[in-house]
Amino acid sequence: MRFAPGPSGPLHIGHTRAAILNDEYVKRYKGRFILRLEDTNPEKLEPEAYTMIPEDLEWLGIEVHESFVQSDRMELYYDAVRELINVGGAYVCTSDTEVWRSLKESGHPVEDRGLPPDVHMDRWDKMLDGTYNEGEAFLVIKTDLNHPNPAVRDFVGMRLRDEPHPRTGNRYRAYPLYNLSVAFDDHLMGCTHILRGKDHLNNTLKQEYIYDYLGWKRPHFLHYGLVSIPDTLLKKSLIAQERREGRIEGWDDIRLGTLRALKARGFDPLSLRRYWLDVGIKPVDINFSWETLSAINKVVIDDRTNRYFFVGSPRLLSVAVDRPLEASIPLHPEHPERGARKYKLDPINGKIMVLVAEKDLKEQKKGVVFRLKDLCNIILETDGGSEASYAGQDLSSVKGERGRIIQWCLPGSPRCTILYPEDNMGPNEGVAEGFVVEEGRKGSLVQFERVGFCKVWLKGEELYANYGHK
RNA sequence: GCUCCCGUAGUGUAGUGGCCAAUCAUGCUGGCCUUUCGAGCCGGUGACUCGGGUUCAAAUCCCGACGGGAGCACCA
Repeated sequence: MRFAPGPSGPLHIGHTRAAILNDEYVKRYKGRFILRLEDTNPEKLEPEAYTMIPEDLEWLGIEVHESFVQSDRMELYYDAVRELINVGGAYVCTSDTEVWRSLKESGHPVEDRGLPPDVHMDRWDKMLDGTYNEGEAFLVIKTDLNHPNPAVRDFVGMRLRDEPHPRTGNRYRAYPLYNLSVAFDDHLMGCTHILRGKDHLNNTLKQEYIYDYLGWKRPHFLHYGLVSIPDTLLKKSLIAQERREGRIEGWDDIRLGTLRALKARGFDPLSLRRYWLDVGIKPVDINFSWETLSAINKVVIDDRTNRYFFVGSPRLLSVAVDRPLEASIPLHPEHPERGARKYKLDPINGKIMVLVAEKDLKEQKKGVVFRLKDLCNIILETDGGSEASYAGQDLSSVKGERGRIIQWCLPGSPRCTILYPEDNMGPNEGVAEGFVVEEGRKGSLVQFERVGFCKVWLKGEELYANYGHK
């Protein structure tokens, strides 16, 4: 099996289906996973991608058994092209592209097509030695000009390009196009099964001509349905533009659909694997669902994720109280052994001060008992007001009311900014428990109760949280 | 325009002629429980695109219509 991305950026969520499904077959049938970087288009390459892609695969938990870079294999392609010309499977066209294209569209050959192989071999040599300039000649693979499917009629296999290649510079100028290099490599690398998206259905038809010309055994082709991914910056050109304009800092900006962004948001690669395994390899086109992925991820990460309070748009609330209050809140209720956040609040002038979310406070009515979670019950003096009084510890008295248990923080708690992949997904500015700073230092994943799972980090002394999901 | 692929609830998925008044997950929703409006448990919601045909019997096979997607590059 092979996974063959173009090194024009790091892997994004759209790549994960191919990568994971291929890996799953490899693991199930004890095959080999070949990574092949397809960089025969010097104009669209991102040098960083050559190292980012293997890193991304490793993060996904994929073992790469062998890896190749197409620009290392140019001589191999040249050899195969000669063979193709010899058996009459390819010709060098020196006409204008437009002419060639419109002729084949109507099912007619350009005159070059009927010339004998030695003429084309000679022209091929001229493509290599620089006699032809960029655009003056290109190699075409013969198929069937009367093929009812216009997408399958003669296709370009090699083109001239003088743009320097990030790896090979100006060493080569004849570059293979997708269908040619793929067919050669899939055979040369001994791929027995090609698992790829349905968008390659017509490419498969083209590539089969090459297999047949050279007498190669065709591999087994499998095509799964296309995935449409909503609401994520995937388009490379768009990303490039955003980066240029400084709105995106790196490849792990959480608004991106890159694996790095997913990692930065606290998604576990296991969740992606489960997701694609659930979807399977049907040829049906599907819509990618963040909801489902998040639901899967929640069960994967919840157990190991500590919980803290986050208070968005904090407002100071004073609680009249006649005794000191203590709170001991476990980091995870199902794992008391991990420890707890302990607080002791001594009243000053008969009151203690806490920060609560503006949104939570507004919803509270005068005289109705509600609770500061794990601390005490309170009653507001006025609707949504900032004065309250202590109302005991009896949990049962807050039952049945909606929104009756709210999170709180001590005054002076560190400010925390939550970053979202999209705007208006929740509270941005607020405060978090002081303990979160230490989590931020470690870059931990935490759950802010009633907000969501976030990966927290420090920028200098400032606390930031990358929002993952509910 | 031509060609190909696909069509089960909002989103995915199981289903390959009878066990399907259609599975599971997710979403939404009601309840129980619970110091998260979380998790868990219980319940509800909601689908075989339509029309013909074959058959004793069709979500499953055939034909047509309709709908969605992809390809027809000197991108991959």
